[in-house]
Parts: sequence; structure tokens; C-alpha cells
Amino acid sequence: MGDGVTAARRSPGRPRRADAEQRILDAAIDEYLERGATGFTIDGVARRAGVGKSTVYLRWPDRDTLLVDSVLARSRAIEDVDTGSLRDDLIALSANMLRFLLDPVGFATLRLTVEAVASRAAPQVTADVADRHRRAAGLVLTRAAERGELVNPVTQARVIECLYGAITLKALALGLEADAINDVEIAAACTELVDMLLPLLLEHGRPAQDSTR
Amino acid sequence: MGDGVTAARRSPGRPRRADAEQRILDAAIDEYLERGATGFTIDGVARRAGVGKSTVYLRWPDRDTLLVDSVLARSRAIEDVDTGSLRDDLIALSANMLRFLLDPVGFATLRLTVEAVASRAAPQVTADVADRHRRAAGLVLTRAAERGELVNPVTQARVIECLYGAITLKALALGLEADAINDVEIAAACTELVDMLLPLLLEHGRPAQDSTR
Amino acid sequence: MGDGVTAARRSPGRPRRADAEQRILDAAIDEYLERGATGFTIDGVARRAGVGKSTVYLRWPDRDTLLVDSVLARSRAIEDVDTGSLRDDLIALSANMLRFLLDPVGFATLRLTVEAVASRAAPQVTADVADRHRRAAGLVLTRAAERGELVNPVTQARVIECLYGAITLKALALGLEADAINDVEIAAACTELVDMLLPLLLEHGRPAQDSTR
Amino acid sequence: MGDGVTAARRSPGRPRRADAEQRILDAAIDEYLERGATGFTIDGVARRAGVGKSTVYLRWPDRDTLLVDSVLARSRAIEDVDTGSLRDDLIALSANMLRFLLDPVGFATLRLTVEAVASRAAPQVTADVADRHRRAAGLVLTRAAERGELVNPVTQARVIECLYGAITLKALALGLEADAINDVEIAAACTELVDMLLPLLLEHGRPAQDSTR
DNA sequence: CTTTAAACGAGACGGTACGTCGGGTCTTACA
DNA sequence: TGTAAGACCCGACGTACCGTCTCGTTTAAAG
Repeated sequence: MGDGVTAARRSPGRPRRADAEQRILDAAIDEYLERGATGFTIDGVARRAGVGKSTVYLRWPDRDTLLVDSVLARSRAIEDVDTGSLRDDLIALSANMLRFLLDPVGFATLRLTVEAVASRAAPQVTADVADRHRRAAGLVLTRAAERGELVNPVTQARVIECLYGAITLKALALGLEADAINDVEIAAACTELVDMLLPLLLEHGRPAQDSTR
Repeated sequence: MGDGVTAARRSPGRPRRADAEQRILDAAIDEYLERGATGFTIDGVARRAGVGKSTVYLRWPDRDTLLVDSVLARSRAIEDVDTGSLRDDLIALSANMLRFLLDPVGFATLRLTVEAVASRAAPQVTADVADRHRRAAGLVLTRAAERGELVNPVTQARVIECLYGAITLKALALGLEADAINDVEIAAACTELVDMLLPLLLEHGRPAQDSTR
Repeated sequence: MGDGVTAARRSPGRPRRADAEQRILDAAIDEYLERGATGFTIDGVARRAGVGKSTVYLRWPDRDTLLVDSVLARSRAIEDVDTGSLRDDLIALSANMLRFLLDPVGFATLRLTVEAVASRAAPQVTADVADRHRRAAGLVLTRAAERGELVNPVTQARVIECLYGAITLKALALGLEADAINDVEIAAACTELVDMLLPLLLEHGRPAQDSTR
Repeated sequence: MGDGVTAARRSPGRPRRADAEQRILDAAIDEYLERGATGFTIDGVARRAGVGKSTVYLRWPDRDTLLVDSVLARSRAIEDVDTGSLRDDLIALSANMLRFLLDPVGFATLRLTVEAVASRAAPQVTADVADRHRRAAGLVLTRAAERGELVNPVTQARVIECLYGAITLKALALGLEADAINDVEIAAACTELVDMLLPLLLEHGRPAQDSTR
């Protein structure tokens, strides 16, 4: 960290195995997906990674932290979308999210988020995940505004929350049977949802006069 | 013998302790709230319930099942609401849910729901929880329709999904710091949300004249 | 005890099942022979005997007592021998004992005797078993004396002790492989032993002329 | 690998605690003597030894094996005797054995020998114990022969068997009441026994002149 | 015939130990 | 000093039996 351009004054002793980190993370996520949270074992991960337990404990303080990190490491990819229209962007965004949550790794991310909140142990996890989604949505909305689409700054955050929330519940309802729903159905569901919510996002659906306060 | 339809021919042997079930469930939820999921132990529960381990294992096959049951047993209470107006019903409904999720037991219900989906082991848990909420919402909407409020049958399910989804995400974001938000703020947040979504629920996007206030 | 002339004033209530005692003892010894001391279980015995656990506990206070009784019940048979000569009687006596000890039930008797001594719990077991053997030997010696064979009353007890002791050690050495030794070998071993010890049993160390061979 | 004759290529990993073995054995025998065979518990032994249960199970596969080993470990001491005369050697030998069997550990050795035979599980136990005694007796006899005392090679083994057998029965009869008999009585009993048997041990039936009394 | 009273089968009960397994720490020998 | 190996202490797991207890039923004698 902060080591200069040139090769950071190498510390003495045997250098850390370069690939250990990644091998452990890979083994960890595999174990997790295969055997679930209960079956997720430091011994098992170390064995599968071909690594000593101490090598694991040198990098992660305990089981839970490793579990969190290994899942997060796999769930980085929330790719940005840019179709040119706000509606299509939102549809793509929510479809991406639904697909993500229907994938084991994505669902694991949701699980961990919930667990993290519960254990109060890893508040940054929640924040991290939430931020990633917020940022993706923010980009879409910003671009829409720049294109001149009239995005209502008052409702904006709430609408996105509704969208993401509805997607999350849908994922929960579907379980993670990836087979239970195909891409076409995902797209259809998201389209309906966005079409319903979109008016609330635009200036003058003039919801203002309805607002009772 | 020869007793009719009722009273299912008592099985032989010493009958099960009538209060054991409840004592165990109570001890279990207490242990869970005090020591968390990791500290939740069959030995501990049995000890606290003043019961032998075998008495627990006679009723629940393993730790996880007991944990699920004990949480669900405490989260039954989704009281119905009836204020006389759809808007206020929805506000009350969502406020109830948010309050529920901000309570340790309520949040535990969310956790378990997610875990149940993940493990595929207890699909009825998800269904059970979801049904309870769906039913409460259904009642509110039915009553509104009976009063003559024009509820749009097309958007209905999706709007409720948005509402619940947004509440869930809000709960996740707030964590379960009960102190982080007071009842007034809860009510305010729910009101904003409902006021935004309500128009979508009413026939033909002519919300104005339906608004009961 | 002290009951009148006729039929012990029957106590009220349902009389005990007449055959239960025996069924339990039989089941017990079978379980013991099949599964060993550790696998010997009250539940198992009751199940095999087709009897409730309480029926067992009405008759025996605990597992160990039942085990002892069931073994002793099977090992009663120390049949008397009477061949007409002291030497042959002793050979028959020791052969009987060796055969007995090489049989599972007989060996179990030895085990229990040792355990009984160890636990101090059942002193009568030791005494009982010892007496049975002492009595059989006593008979043989008495008859010999009556026939005019000159039995030395001084060495008598010690010689018998040597005989039985040697037989016991032989049984221990052979293990309880019934197959390891046949009747002919048993007879031969006992004959050698008796022929060696017999002189010591006869008056005044004038063994030679008494030796029947 | 490639290391010379000595020092068996140390295996990797943390070496086993050097003193654990002994601490466990000591704790085990103490527990056994204090609480008997039934009260002998792996948990108890581990606790008393200040050691984790896994440390015990790393060394012994189960309760029974540990019990056997702990008793045998304490009963190694069959000290050799050498008084200069065969008669006195035999008296000392048998007195030692009787004293040994009247001691709790010694008696436990007898118990275990019997159990070992019964369970067929530990044949080496029987062999081990028997060998130790045989060897001690063998030494005594060899030395006598070397001194010129005429030991009859034909009866030798059988006489020793009688001696040991009689001692064993005597121990059984006395129970393990150490107080029931004192050293003087032990010596007297053994002397009688040896004096009776000694003639049988000497060359062809001319016992009289050798008898020291 | 009804009552009383014990024995019976079934099996739940509070305990306790089993043997296994995993967590997180520690201790070696090498690299 | 990092690493692989693996032993260490701890304590929970789920199982099995102990000896006790409660049931409802059965059996026989007494009233």
C-alpha cells in the first residue's frame, strides 16, 4: 500500500504465495455453492485450495469474513447499461438484477447482505452492495436527464427503490431455480414493471396535485 | 374405542409433555435473540427450557429446523388493519411491515426466508411468509373495492410488490437498529411511498377524483 | 415366608405374568452372547422378550443385576460325577469345568465372578459360584474316603484349589475358542494334571502305591 | 527420507505433546480407581488430564482401549526375585503375585485379561500378561537348574500353572480387600502352597530329601 | 357386576456419555 | 517471515441408553 513505483522494499522472509488469495477465494465459493453455508468449512476450503489452514487465517480473520469476501469477489459484475432510452435502460437494469439474483452467486450476495445486517458485523457489505446498485441506477438517470428526458428529482430515489424492491421479492418468490424462468419471461416481467413505474419518474405525470401534502 | 370422528385414538405410551413444545420454542427464540445464530445451540435451548435434549430431538430433527420454527412461531402476528380508507390502510400496512422488519424477530423472519430459499430445504417457509403478507394486502384491497374505490385489477399485484419490496429494502438499509428510526419517521416514509404508488392502483390513471382526501 | 399352610396370601391386583421372568432371562442371555457386555441393553432385552421395560424393572433393579442373574441362571449345571474311583472322578470333574469355561455361558460366569469381586456389589455371586464347585469336589472326596481311599485332610483343600486354578488358567489361555480344543485333548490335559496332583492328595506322601496306573 | 538408521524422519506438522500420553494414562487410571469401570469416562479423563477430548481420541480409538492400556501401563512391574533357593524364589514369586492381585490395579489387570479374552478384541493383552508371568517363573527355574537343583522338565509347566492358578483363585476368594489379609498371612499361605507343590517339581518323585523342612 | 389394585405395553422424560467434527490457535520444519 | 502440515483445547453435534414417569389397558380378587 502506497509503496512507490519501484518494488516496495521487499520484506524479509518467504514471500507470500502470489496465487494463494485467488485459489482460496475460488475454493471458498465452490465449497459454498456445493455444500451451503453450514457445510462451508475452513478445513474444507484449505484442503480444496491445496493450502494450509494458516495460510487462510493469515489473510482472513475468521470463517464468516472469508465467506463474505468470497461471495462478494464473485458478484462484482453489475455491468452498466446504455441503450439510449431511459425506459430501455431501466428494463435492462432490472433484468440484469433479476438474472443476477436468480444465479447462485447473486443470490448468495443477497443472503450475505441480509446476514451482514443481522450480525451487525459487516456493515460495509450492505453499503457496498447498495452503493453498487445505486450507482448503476444513478448513471442511467443522469444520462436520461442529459438527454433531456424529464426525470423528477423528487420521486427518483423512491421509484428506484420500488423497482429494486419488486425485483428482489420476485427473485425470492422464484427461488433460485434458474430453470423456472427464461430470459424472455424475465424481460417481459421487467418491462411490465418499468412501464408501470416510469410515469412516476417523469416530470408532470404531474403527480404533484395528488400528493396530499 | 368406538369414538366417532373426533379424538383420534390416542397413541399408547406416556403422552408428550403438553407444554414442552412451547417452552422449547420460547427458550429457542430467546437464545437466538441473545446469542445470535451461531450461539444458538440445542444444548443451550434444552437447558434454558429445563428439558432434556432428547425431548427436543423428539420434536425437531435438527438445529436448523428448530431455529426456523421458533422464529416463525414468533412472527405470526401480521395484524389486519382497517381504517376505512385505502390510502390509510396501505400506510398502516406498510408501517406495520417496516416496524416488523426492524424488530429482531421480524428481521430474523426475513433472514430465514432467504435462507430457506437458498437451501431449498424449507420451501413452505417462503410460501408461508409470502402468503401471510399477500392475504393482508388482499383484504385491504377487497374492502376498498367493496367501498367503491376503483382498484385496478391489472396493476394491483405489481403495486403491492413494489410497496413491499421498497419496504424490505428500506429495512435492510436501516439495519435493525430499532433506535435508528422512530414511529413518526416510519409513518412519514410509508406515507410518501403510498402516496407515490396509489395513483397506479386506481382505474385508468384518473387518480384525482378517487383520492379520498 | 411364614405364610400359612396354603398358597401365600395372594396380593390383590393383576398377577405377574408367569412366563415373563423366563422370557426375559432367555432374551437377556441371548443378547449378551450376541452383542457382548457393552451391547447388552435393557431396551434390547425388553424388545427381544416382547415385554415392556417396566416389566423388566419390576423384577430387576438395574442392568447389571439382570446381566448377572441371566448368566447365573444358565450356568447352574455343575453335574455331579461318580465313576467309582477318585482319580476318574477328579478327571471328570476338571474336564467338566474346563468344558464349561470354554463355553460362552461358562466363560461369562467367570467374567461375572471377577466383575462381582471388583464391584464389591455382588459378593454372593462369588460365593455362590465357589460353593457350587467346592460342593462338587467335596462330594467326590467324601465318597473316596468312604470307599477307603486315604484322602489327606490337610492337603485336600489346597490340591483342589490347584486343580481348579490350573483349569481356570488353561481356559483363559485357550480363550473361548470352543473349536481350539476337542474333548479328547481336554480329557488328556485333565488326566495329566490329576495324575500329577493325585499323590499330594493321598495320606503321608506315599503316593506311589496308590497311583492307579 | 534418506536419513540414517536413527531418528525416523519426523513427520510434518506440530509434533504431539510429549507428555500428553502419560498425563492421559495417569488421569485414566486414577479415574478408574476412583469411579470404577462404569464411571470411567473419556470426558472425565480428558478433563482430569487437562487435555482436549480430541487429544485423547488421536491416541486411542475408544473408551475401552484406553481403559485397557491405562491399566496395563500401571501393571508392568512384575519384579524378578532371586533369593538363592528355588523354594524361597517360588514363595516370593507367588507372594508377589498375590499381593499384586489384591491391589486394585493388579486386580484390574485380571479383570481386563478376562474381558480381553471374552471380547476377542485384544488377544495380545492375555498373551502379554501371561508371558510376563511365564517369564518370571522361567527365570527362577532356570537359575535353580543352573545351581544344580534337579528341576523336572516334564512337570515344570504344569506345576507353575497350578501355583499361579491357586494364587488367582485365592485372590478371587479374598476379593480385593487389601485389609483382609496381611503380609504375614500372604507369606504363610504361599509357603504352604509351595511346600506342597515343590516335590512335584523335582526329579522323579524323590521329593522327601529335598524338602527343606 | 362393580370396584380396587396391581401388572402390563408403550413410550416420553431429564440426564449423560458417546465418538465425530469444526473453529481458531499454536508449533514444528522447510522454503 | 511465509507456508504446509497437523496437533492442540474447546465445545456442539446427533445418537443411544439409563432408570423414571406416565398413560390407557388388562387381569383377577374382593366387595
